[in-house]
Amino acid sequence: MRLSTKGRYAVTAMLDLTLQGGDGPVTLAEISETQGISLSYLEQLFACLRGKQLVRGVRGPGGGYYLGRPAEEISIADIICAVDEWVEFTRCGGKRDCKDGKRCLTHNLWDELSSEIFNFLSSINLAELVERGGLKEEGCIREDNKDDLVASRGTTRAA
Amino acid sequence: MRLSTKGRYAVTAMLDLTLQGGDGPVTLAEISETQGISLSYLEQLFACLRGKQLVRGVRGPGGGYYLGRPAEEISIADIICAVDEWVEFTRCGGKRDCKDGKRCLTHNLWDELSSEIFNFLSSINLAELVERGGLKEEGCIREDNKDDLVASRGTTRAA
DNA sequence: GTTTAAACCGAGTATTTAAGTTGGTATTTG
DNA sequence: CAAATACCAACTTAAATACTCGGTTTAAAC
Repeated sequence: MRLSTKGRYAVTAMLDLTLQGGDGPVTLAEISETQGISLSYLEQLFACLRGKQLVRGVRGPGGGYYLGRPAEEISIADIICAVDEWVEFTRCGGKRDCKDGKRCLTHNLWDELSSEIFNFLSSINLAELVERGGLKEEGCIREDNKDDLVASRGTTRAA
Repeated sequence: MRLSTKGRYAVTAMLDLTLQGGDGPVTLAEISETQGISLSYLEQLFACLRGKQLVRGVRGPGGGYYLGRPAEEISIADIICAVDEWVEFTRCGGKRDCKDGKRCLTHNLWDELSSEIFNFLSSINLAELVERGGLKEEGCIREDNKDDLVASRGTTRAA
């Protein structure tokens, strides 16, 4: 699993599309403006998303993009997989080269973890995220606790 | 949250360290050999890990690395945060620019998701991962390496 | 006390990826 | 037709990744 800024752009754009959707198609120009992502880069991302049927484009004036299917049926993993290549990490692919065992075991563990992350992200869909998250915002001011939360939580499970 | 190959290398190396640990320190040369990661790159990663107290180095011949604290108290998020910079995605940081609301709402949603991913990865520690993951593989594990593993995961009857 | 195995350190580099740019073509609306 | 939009491909820049090189400590072993 890979979660880069590219994936973030894609998720952000899809969230934007979800929020604005319903009133007809949303143009990339709008998303570009709203989210501060360059239009051409969005085009590239949406080419990937369209390839995986996550969005549907409508050409011509008044055109734009719709979600490819209901927001309930689009998971975060779907989005990230569409734009971020899923690179296989294990080099032993299968059981060749696995003569020494230890290497392969570690690979297995990584795969296990990777699957869990994937399953987790698969369990979150756009609709849920919007519903849950939407409760919280009021005028955009969020407490700055997210920084501390994230920055230096030395021991995580100790407490 | 960011989950790149760099983080994967770090997690893989830490898993290796967990698996081999107990018999004294593990050298980077061994990890390099076992996992196929260049020694100098490992040094860089371990400089980060050491900075966050996740590992403890012992110099001189017979030296190497120990886990900085028990495997139960090291989460995957700890490892990834140590090596991957946590870049703040929102550009509105605070309340400036957030006049139009929509942009900021999407940012909030992203933050929400990001926190969830972080919490999820915080909930998985090295010890658990080794215990759970060990059950699955068969054929990749070698007799002579199995001893401490078998001890820690109970039985090897899966095969 | 010399040698040696290791951690530690910092600068440099090649490759890849991300992100944006440019300059289009294809479709559809009006 | 003109305009707005998706669509497309090649190029460019900037940054991150992954690695290299050449060291310096430190401490154990001889």
